[in-house]
Amino acid sequence: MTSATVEDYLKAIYQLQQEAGGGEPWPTGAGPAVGTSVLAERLALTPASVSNMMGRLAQVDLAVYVPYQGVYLTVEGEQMALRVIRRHRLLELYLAEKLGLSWDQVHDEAERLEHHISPTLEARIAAALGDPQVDPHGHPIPTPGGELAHPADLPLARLPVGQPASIGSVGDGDPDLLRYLAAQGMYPGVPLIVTEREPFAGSLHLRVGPAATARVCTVSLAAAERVRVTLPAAAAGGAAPPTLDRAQIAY
Amino acid sequence: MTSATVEDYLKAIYQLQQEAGGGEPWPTGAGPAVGTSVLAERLALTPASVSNMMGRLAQVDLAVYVPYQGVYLTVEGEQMALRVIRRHRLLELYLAEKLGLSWDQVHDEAERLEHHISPTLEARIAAALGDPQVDPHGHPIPTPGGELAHPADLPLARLPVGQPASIGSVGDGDPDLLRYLAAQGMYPGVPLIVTEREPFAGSLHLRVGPAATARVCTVSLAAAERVRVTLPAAAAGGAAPPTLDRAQIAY
DNA sequence: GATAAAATTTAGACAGGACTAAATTATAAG
DNA sequence: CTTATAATTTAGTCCTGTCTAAATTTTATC
Repeated sequence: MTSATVEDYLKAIYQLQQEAGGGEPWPTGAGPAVGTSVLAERLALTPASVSNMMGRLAQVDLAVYVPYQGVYLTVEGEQMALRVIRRHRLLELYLAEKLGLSWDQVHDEAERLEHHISPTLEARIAAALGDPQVDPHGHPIPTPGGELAHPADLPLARLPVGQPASIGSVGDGDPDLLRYLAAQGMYPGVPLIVTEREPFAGSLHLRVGPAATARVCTVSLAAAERVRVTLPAAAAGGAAPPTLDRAQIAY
Repeated sequence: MTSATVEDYLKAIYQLQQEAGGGEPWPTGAGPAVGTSVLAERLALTPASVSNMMGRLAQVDLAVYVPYQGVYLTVEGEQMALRVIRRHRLLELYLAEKLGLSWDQVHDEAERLEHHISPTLEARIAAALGDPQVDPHGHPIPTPGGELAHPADLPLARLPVGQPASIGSVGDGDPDLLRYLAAQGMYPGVPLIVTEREPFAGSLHLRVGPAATARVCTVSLAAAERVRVTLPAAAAGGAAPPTLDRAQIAY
């Protein structure tokens, strides 16, 4: 019982678990449980459909499901989710780097192809890219063994004024946002500083790019929520964020 | 109503129509009709399932279906089949040439991916390959407009003894056959001559390769049925077979 | 031309996945 | 601690695509 549909559910559960990351681990230590509604919204399905699938995932031990409480992935379910995410991100990078798709096009394409490439092809793609660490949006690529780096980053929206940082990753789901960011020169790896924060949750004023050639620009708080930044390699314990060789990517 | 399943049916109907090519055009001029059983066998389904789908294809005008007689594709159905075949063959060539899959691996991979690539990606792949004419097995690739070359070839099994010819294409569905042919140096474009034909439908003895470096080998009649050869550009009217730039394909 | 054999279609069932509407459980407010 | 509301699940339906078994039509044979 493995289908494109099931893979989509597993991926969504995994990602929602990560996003709700801070929460208490719940029953066993597998991360916080995710609720039916939020999952339904993410997958653009009705809660009833999701509820139905939860039962089936639990039956085949891909998830643990407590009715009315939520689901979380079993080890097996998480591994499967990570394999799908690995294929997704490898495909995104491949499509951008080798076939010249722009970074706002690769997500949708990868979203379909991720369910249909063989392990052999996955390996060839990874090899052709030199076993890359991150995708075009700056997201880390799980290893073949299912290890995923967790960069120590924060939303640009919460970056203090005057604190130097650089863009770690950007949300990959919204092509309009990606085109907008590209137009501002805001790619993963680019340094920036928040120069001003408009009161009452207004826009952020930024200086984007290396100090010598920095441009000023303004982004809405909504956009700033979807851009994650990393602080310069400081004393903090978090692993240094993986870097992206952006040489031949068309934004 | 377009799904991977429907695309598979259309492709199979198209190919069976082509294979039964000689037959009389049937009702309108759209080619011979294909029967339920042969289609069922090709798709590895039961005749009942096929019969059911035939009705649905007819309802949406992708095929003309006369119960107990067979089906043939409408213009719309044929266009759709050719688009799928184009994607399939482009993918096969891309996987072989750019990702180093061997020619016995590309068919299965393309069989799945052909249903999931966007028109944009299809175009990028074609461009990356320089708008190629044939796939790694020597089969012509339909144009974006749905035109398909029909090389004037014949099965190796029917090539007269002593008649010089060269390999035009080989069946792509059987990995074992492809590995065997590769081991014999039998790729599209390679010249050969039948030196002897064992009596009672036995094996064929061949000289394979350019005269200077020809190797002798023996192939079963079963294999020889699945290899198509073209005669040297003679006076005959048929269009010259498309050629394959085999430079960087791993057999 | 009647009849046996082969091909094909219908009928009925099932699994995967999704939806709506109705029932149920949790949660929050008083 | 009771009740209204929100979240969730169940019940029932539908569509796609497949199957088996039974009925039907063609085709081939005598």
